Amino acid sequence: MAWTDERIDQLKTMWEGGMTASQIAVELGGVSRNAVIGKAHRLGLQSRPSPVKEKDGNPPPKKPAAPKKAEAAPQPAAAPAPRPAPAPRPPVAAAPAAPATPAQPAEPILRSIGPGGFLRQGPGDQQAPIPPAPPRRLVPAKPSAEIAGKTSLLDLNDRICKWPMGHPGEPDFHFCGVQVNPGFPYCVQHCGQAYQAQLPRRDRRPPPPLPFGGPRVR
DNA sequence: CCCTGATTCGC
DNA sequence: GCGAATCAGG
Repeated sequence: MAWTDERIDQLKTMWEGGMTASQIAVELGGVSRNAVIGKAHRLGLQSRPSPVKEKDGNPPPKKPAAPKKAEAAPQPAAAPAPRPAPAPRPPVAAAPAAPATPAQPAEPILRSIGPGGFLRQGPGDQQAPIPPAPPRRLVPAKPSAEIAGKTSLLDLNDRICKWPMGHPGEPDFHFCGVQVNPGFPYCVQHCGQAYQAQLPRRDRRPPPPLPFGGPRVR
């Protein structure tokens, strides 16, 4: 199974959405959990909350994870080149609000939404103080006429919302298809979900659905 | 044992 | 670039 743009996009969405590699592998189909992880790393996606985590207050002793395979002939007195970088977590800056109509959208800071509707935080992103609930008014995204039906992945392009609706592989699976919020992969409405700022509970009505339609119910 | 992600390395 | 094998850890 090849990694098409679409599959990669789904991988990203799911990975950032908090799905485990196994789940993603199942959803995508045709790939193993390892393939998903490997691809995710190659894509630059990196280290979400993983079971193997650093201990707090205890500097992580860097040790090679799995140097078990055929080891190259070691130089007798070769100084062991230290592992370059332990991959410092890029701290995820708090997103004050999703710009409804960004004049020039900079790097969109992605705050993925966890299963419970909470906003994910990186492990090093402890400073939880919720950003002041910004007045956020979303313009209702109206479907354009041409996507009155369904937007298949064949219809995807740079200008339409790639928010997945339903589950891949199902007959009714399609994409949002509304014109995108310029600079983002999603329409204004879905940007509001993808880049949603933390709001006080009382202001959070419906639990935001996961981008890919939520965990598969089997 | 199950699960998780991380890493390596032959292909 | 890909992913199986293998690792460390919960």
